[in-house]
Amino acid sequence: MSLDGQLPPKMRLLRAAAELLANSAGAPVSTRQITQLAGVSAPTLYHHFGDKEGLFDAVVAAGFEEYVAGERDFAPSGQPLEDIRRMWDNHVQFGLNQPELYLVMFGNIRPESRPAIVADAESLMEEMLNKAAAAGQLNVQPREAARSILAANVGVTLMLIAESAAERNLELSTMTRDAMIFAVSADPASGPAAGSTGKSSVVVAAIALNAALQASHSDQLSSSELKLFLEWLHRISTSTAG
Amino acid sequence: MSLDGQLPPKMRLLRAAAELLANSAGAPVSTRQITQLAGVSAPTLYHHFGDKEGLFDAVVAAGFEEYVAGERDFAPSGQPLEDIRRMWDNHVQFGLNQPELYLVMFGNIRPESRPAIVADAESLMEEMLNKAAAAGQLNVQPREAARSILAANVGVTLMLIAESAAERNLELSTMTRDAMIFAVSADPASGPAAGSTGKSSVVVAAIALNAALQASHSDQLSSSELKLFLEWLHRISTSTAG
DNA sequence: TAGCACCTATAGCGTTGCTATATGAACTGA
DNA sequence: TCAGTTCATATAGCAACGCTATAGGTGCTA
Repeated sequence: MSLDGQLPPKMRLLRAAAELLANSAGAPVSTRQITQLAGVSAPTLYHHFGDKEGLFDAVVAAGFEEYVAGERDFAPSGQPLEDIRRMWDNHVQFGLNQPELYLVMFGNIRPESRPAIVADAESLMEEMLNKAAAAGQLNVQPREAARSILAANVGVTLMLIAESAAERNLELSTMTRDAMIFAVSADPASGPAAGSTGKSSVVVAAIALNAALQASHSDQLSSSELKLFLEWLHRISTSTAG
Repeated sequence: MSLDGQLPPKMRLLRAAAELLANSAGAPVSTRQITQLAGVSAPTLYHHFGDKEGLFDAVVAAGFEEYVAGERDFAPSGQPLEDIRRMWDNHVQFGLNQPELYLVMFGNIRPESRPAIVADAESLMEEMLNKAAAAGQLNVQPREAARSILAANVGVTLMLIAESAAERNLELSTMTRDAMIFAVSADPASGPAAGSTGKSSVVVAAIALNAALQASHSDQLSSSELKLFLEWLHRISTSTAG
């Protein structure tokens, strides 16, 4: 009944909690279950993790590291928007593989408690979107794009988790994914003439330059000049009119 | 400490549970708290609702009726897609007004337990999208569109709930909303994208911005600001570094 | 009045998260 | 070598939890 006796109790507690959580099907997992499976007694848990929530936070943190590793693992394809697609799919797959863990991570967010993980996931995606922006492929600020895409990504994953595995239809994911990516991407189709609906080419170019400047460390301007320059650039790239 | 003594105990239990849930800030709400606030004793709860989850389900059902009422309340504008926008905004507002209830309804969904509510919300939106489809404004099947939009809607709402009310930026909602609606609509406006140059550097971006600025008449900067801005831009775009 | 549902209360069961206290092991410095 | 200190674990138990066995009170119909 107990996990491999040779690991340190802290590890055994982590693994026991993760295992029980993964198989709990939503039912609450008691500290007694965890400590029994780990082969330790109650106070050991509290010595290492403070309280039950501390242990669960640690489990979530471990799960998040796995998630991040998955998001970073593939090599950049050179096409940032294609990489965003892979990030999206990887996110969905992570949620479907570990639904309980995912629900704790993204489904139970409260204002005061846990947005750190979401913020990390956000900046992970923002990082990738910066490359797209630098390539002039972005229509909006990378941060806004990241938040929007991630929100939709979470929503889709939650909805897929809610469905029984039998009737799951991944087309919901790909369709929503492409819709979001298309929405934030600059469509350089018909040149600068198409000023009707989308952002103007000024805004697109400004966003691209902004991202490019952030990435490289150009020394053409002094730091004070650069500061003011970026401020103006921001003003241009956040304008809605063209 | 007890709620108005003249309502039947079942009602008082419902209200007490709803009130405690709304103010719990995520902390668990005990049956003892509920029964005490309702002014009844423990078995009464179980007589009327079976168990704690039954009571919470009833609270959620009441909340959902309120949600549905809000979704139906406004008169159809005659423009189905505009109505979808209002449904979206109403959904977000409901979530921000009653975050705890919303999290129970949409944030804690487990495969086997609770997709009924989501299914209802789905068909509510699908109903509206059917009108859009009938008017030839839809790009995809109404059901797929409804699922996709609702997923994004939930994701956005959860993300907004997770943020402290102070730093909430509703632009995330409108941006994602319009992206999703545009994606499913048969709008023949701005055409699809083609490939871009692929090159990305500060210089290329600066040149593009320069050209774009010359062509357009952006008023985001004053004339003196613009002059200096263009000078710096020139310095950057004529630099040899990439 | 009797009988019968319905609704509620008293009291208490087993389990939960957590802790006051104590014990053992490992290391430190003289 | 050994007292002193720190770390890690165990025994035992508390208050609060969800829930229920049982019984008493109410309002009906006859």
